Amino acid sequence: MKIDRDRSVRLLWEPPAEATRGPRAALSQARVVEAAIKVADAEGVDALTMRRVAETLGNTAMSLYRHVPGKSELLDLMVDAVWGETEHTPRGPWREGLEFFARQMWAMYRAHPWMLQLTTSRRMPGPQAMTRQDAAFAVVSGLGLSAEEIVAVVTTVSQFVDGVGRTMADRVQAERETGVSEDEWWNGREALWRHFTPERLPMTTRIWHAGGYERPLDEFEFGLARVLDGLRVFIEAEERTLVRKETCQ
Amino acid sequence: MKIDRDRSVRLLWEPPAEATRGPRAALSQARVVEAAIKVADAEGVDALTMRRVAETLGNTAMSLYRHVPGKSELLDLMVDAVWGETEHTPRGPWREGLEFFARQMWAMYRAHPWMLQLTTSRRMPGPQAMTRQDAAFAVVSGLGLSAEEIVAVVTTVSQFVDGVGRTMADRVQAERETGVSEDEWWNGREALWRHFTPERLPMTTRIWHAGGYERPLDEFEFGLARVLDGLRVFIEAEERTLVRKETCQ
DNA sequence: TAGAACCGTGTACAACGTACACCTCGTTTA
DNA sequence: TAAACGAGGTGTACGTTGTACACGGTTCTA
Repeated sequence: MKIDRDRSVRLLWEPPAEATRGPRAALSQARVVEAAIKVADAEGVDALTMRRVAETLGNTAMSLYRHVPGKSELLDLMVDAVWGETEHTPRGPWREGLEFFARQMWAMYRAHPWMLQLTTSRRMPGPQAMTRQDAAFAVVSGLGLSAEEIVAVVTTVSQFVDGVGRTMADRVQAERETGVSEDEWWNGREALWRHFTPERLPMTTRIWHAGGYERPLDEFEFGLARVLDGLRVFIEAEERTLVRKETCQ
Repeated sequence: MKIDRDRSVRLLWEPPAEATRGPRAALSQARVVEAAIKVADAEGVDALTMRRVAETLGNTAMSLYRHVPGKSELLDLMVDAVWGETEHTPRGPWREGLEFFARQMWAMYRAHPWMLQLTTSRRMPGPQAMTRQDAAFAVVSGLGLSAEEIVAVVTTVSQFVDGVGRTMADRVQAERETGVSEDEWWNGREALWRHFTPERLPMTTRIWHAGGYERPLDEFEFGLARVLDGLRVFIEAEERTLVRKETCQ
């Protein structure tokens, strides 16, 4: 299938035209996307094959191609549909707003971990994803930041959530594939621990014995607090006020 | 191929036993891993097939299986081999040490962007990766942090570099696949920009017109400074000293 | 010198996305 | 009202992937 990116744009940003002729369609783009999301939620992104999606709809693989140009475009549609599920109007001062933005994103990733395996740099941005980002920009406008800085601040938060989310998503996927929980799995790695000697890994073994791996801090909560603290230092910096010549709104 | 994780451990942590019988081997585990890394560097992770690796060595696909149990294990070996390429002894006070740690990681990801597509949660950690992490722990020891906090601080930095790196890796891969640079590609998305109207995306269009997308801030530099600032707030916090009962080292 | 251990090859299979030709409907037009 | 048309869904088939399996050649050990 040749990739026509402008068709992807139409697919995402323009409502699909309704057919005026032919038999009444049992399927529809929306139903295909919905079914695909269900498959991904329940069985992971590896199980997301055209045959599997079609099967859950009671159809054959090729029937999907009447409603979706190809798998890549189906993924585009799935991603944007999920972005549309969450509220995206953070309120309040910048810190609370960004925190809300991050927590919503986090909740979404927890519900649909496969999203992180699909969001790559050139996936076509859809209206839902863009609206969400726009709302985040609004939260940090009015602080005297330049346009570039607004983008950088929001990107920093998004990228943080993506990072933590990816770790979480990998865990979820591994648990599903192996049927073994994270803790159980690592506990069963006796053959590995044997190599963790104080000579080879002095700090790691020390931390190990101090119980540093037993009750790890929540990665999301810890990291989010640090990132927001770091942004506060930047936003409230006095020197920055000098550079605020061409600010954005 | 059934997955035997304990065999993966031996593969990574114990030097391969030399054969005493049979014909002199043209291939070796090291040569296979080296060839695979070259393929991934030059052609990306998608081109990394057993057939392709074998081809660059002048052999058949199945010959690789004499030296590597399967593709998954080959990836394990590639990842750890690359971790071994860089110096991993950051020095100096904690901030400089963590910065060095982050910059080394960043340089490595720039040289081998495919690494980010292979590091998933249950990939078996190898000696090189662990040694590196151990050195990072050492950098933030002696600050009165608890064991959990040491782990959390290092994880925060690693995860930040992973996040920025992943964005960069996606870009590199997309540029290779399409043969079109990032800027060219987005500039050609006329059909997309048409939908970016002030009514739909007020902040985005405003930022756009203010030139916020023309000279974006360096994501790595901006983010790293913020993360380290955030960690400084945490490390130097006075209240934290009260909780420092069971510190590590 | 026989046999065991090891190296590399060729063939084959199951899954994947999807191109293609086809039949079956329902609507539109003459 | 009949013919033409366009759309929905199916079945078959192909190329690509990882890798199981059986085989033949090579070199050291008993």
